[in-house]
Amino acid sequence: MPGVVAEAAGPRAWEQWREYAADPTADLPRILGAALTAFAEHGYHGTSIRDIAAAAGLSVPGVYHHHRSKQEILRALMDVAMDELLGRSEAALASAGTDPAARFDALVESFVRFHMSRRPQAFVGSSEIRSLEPDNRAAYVARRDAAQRLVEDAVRDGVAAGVLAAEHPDEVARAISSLCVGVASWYRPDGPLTPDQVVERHLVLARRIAGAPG
Amino acid sequence: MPGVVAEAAGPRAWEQWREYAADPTADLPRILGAALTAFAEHGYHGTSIRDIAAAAGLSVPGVYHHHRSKQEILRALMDVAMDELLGRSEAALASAGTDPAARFDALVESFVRFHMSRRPQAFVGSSEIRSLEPDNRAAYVARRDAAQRLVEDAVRDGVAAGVLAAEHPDEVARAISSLCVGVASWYRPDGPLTPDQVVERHLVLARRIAGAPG
Amino acid sequence: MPGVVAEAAGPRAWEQWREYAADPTADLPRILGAALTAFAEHGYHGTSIRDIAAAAGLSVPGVYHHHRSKQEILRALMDVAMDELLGRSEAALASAGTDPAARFDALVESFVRFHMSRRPQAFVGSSEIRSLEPDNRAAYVARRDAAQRLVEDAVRDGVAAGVLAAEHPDEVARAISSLCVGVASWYRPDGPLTPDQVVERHLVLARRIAGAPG
Amino acid sequence: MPGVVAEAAGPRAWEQWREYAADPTADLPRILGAALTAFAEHGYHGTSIRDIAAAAGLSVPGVYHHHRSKQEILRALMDVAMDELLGRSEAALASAGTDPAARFDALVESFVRFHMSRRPQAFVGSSEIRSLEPDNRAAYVARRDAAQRLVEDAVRDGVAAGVLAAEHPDEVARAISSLCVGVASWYRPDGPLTPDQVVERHLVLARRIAGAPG
DNA sequence: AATGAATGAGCCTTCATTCAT
DNA sequence: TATGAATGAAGGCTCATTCAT
Repeated sequence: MPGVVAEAAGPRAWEQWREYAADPTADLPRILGAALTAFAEHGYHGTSIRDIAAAAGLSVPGVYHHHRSKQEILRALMDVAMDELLGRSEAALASAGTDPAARFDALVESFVRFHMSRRPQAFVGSSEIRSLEPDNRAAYVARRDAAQRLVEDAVRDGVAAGVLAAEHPDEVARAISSLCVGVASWYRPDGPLTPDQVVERHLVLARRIAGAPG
Repeated sequence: MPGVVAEAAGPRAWEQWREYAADPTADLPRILGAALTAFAEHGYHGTSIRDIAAAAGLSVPGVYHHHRSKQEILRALMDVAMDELLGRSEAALASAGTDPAARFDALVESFVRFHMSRRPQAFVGSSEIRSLEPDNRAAYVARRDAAQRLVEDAVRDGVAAGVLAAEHPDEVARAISSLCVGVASWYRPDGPLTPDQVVERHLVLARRIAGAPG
Repeated sequence: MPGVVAEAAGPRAWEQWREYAADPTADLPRILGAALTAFAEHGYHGTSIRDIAAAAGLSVPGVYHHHRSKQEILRALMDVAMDELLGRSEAALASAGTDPAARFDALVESFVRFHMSRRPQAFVGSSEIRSLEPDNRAAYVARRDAAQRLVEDAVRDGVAAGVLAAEHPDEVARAISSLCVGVASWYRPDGPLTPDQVVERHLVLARRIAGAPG
Repeated sequence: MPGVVAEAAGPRAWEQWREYAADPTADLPRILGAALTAFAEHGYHGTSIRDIAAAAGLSVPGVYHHHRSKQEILRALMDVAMDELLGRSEAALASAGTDPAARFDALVESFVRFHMSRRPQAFVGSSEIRSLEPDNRAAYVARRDAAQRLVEDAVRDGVAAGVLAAEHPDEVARAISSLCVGVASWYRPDGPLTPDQVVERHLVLARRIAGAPG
């Protein structure tokens, strides 16, 4: 009964870091799923608790039974998304072993797949930082910076190992992040490219940016 | 008498497409400037007409004297920003003449400079599309797509001329756009890099992405 | 076996009408005690069932297990308080025998002691009459008027017996009641006066108001 | 045109401290009058802004146009009432000159008349102190204590001059206040006694309490 | 007895917008 | 042009109460 393990308390293990459900809200509780869709479509301030309740099939107090405030819903949503990005990306690095080139590729692949499969999370995660209250914002930004550091480290390690040739590694890391974030804004599951194709092509681009040979 | 033309009503001529005022709201009417800052900080739905009126030093009906509705303010703001991106970028292309490599570089430079100097406009322009009413949204998206087409054409022309070597030009164009858009999210005027340095380095990255030789 | 009688259901016998526990909620069931404190501090409408449940250490349905509604809690509370004022005062009159002067003194003492020792009850009893639903209100007001009649009778009997000299007995009775009610608003157990001193001094004042000789 | 003077800005002069309009809300702005009646009948927490708006013949935002919050309405109401009690009582003392007996009588008369004519204000003023937020409460209590000090001073001055014979002046002062406050709870304009009769009889009672000769 | 979950109604407050002056 | 006054609608949130467990 593997489901039991996955449903147990504690941080989820992302051994299958490449696998995503088709629906970005599939793994979320009803309310968070409804909120995610609404926040992505209308923004935090453009979404009312009534909207969320209706989409979740609950009454307004029903929503408050599970979450103390609208702000708390946003925080939970952004936390879960960041948990997943970090968790999958660390699993990707772990699965890549110690080879810097393999680690660089795994991290880029993880970022690209996340931004393809979690488009609403990515959009909300970048556009609603401003809607987090100061404490929540600080905590979230710290984790976002930690994610960016993963990319920086991968670039730097590749340069140190001679498999990458970036003159300005942090800048290159930012460019790669921008590339991945951008995927969330134009990729469509029903578009002409399969996810694997998108991954492959972005690996090419990312390696070029980072100055990989060939 | 070009000055007269520039000051007259109608589209502005962007001969000085590289030059930007330090303040992104400097060229905007008071109300639009106030709205831009507020929309960037709190979002369209998180900003009230009272907020805008207070920031502009007007009464609420004073705002309505100039704009028919809050939606109209957003539309005007996004239009002005897109006018400027397109205007400056076309001026950049014009100033580059007919050489495909020079045109590619000029366009990238224009995009990078715009996203460095017009960060609030860039943020609002990408995060508040959803807040435009259907007609306004359609018109805006058409112009945004036109901007994207400038990049695609530059890449394609470069490839046709043999100065670029992109296998999937549209994908490369998207990647370059993502790179430029990303600049708006991390660049700080008081950071370690001068605008000219940022331009230079992004030209390097963009050429790599597009498969320029060397 | 008077103790048995006192603990049995039905009206309590107040032989010890002078004795009060230090805590005004000591003799009340948990829920009524919690409600009393909350109603006195925040008012009936300013108190939620959740407040009462939390203060009583129960869940919300736990409260409903004991009382059918919030209104019922208020009614029970005001009834218990009025039971006590009437019960103790009748016991005081009984203990004073037939002498009109002794009966007047005993009644005043009973009122003063009640308002010293049952301050929250006194406050709620006078300020939340308006929060009783019509039927409950009518029943309560009838009993409050009965209490007032005790005072009027004591004054009138004293006048008839020649030990008091009030020209307008009902007015005097009201003045004496006001005096006693007032005690609840300023008396503090940790203040400079002992309860016995307060009683003594108010007996002096009440006798003066009623025109007792000396 | 004496009306002009009375309507001028600044504290009102209460030369006619004995004269009261029949309607206790007559001198209040619409909203405060509506709020007074509602607070007296249902309490602060039992009254909604909608209730006040409806009673004042306004919409809900119409109420907010004049007052920043419900709390602010309560504060304004209690301030105006305390202004009046203090203003009239000081005018009464001033009109009584320097004779301690006359000053005592004037103050008692002022208190009695206020509590007869401003019954809702008196009720709200004593039962809704708890509903004031901490700062407002502190300020109000300070002024209520100042009013009480007027009575204490009058008693003490009378004792010092030998026209009163109270052993415990502060206690007597409290008793007199209780008497006056009590008036607000039973007096009815359509009752058997005229205001002048009520004043006369309470002067008799107050003098007795304070140990005046005769 | 106690609890978690739920809800219709209502609360205070703010919104975008209008209009007489 | 600018303002004070006003409003229908809606916002986030809490209420008293119920019910299955």
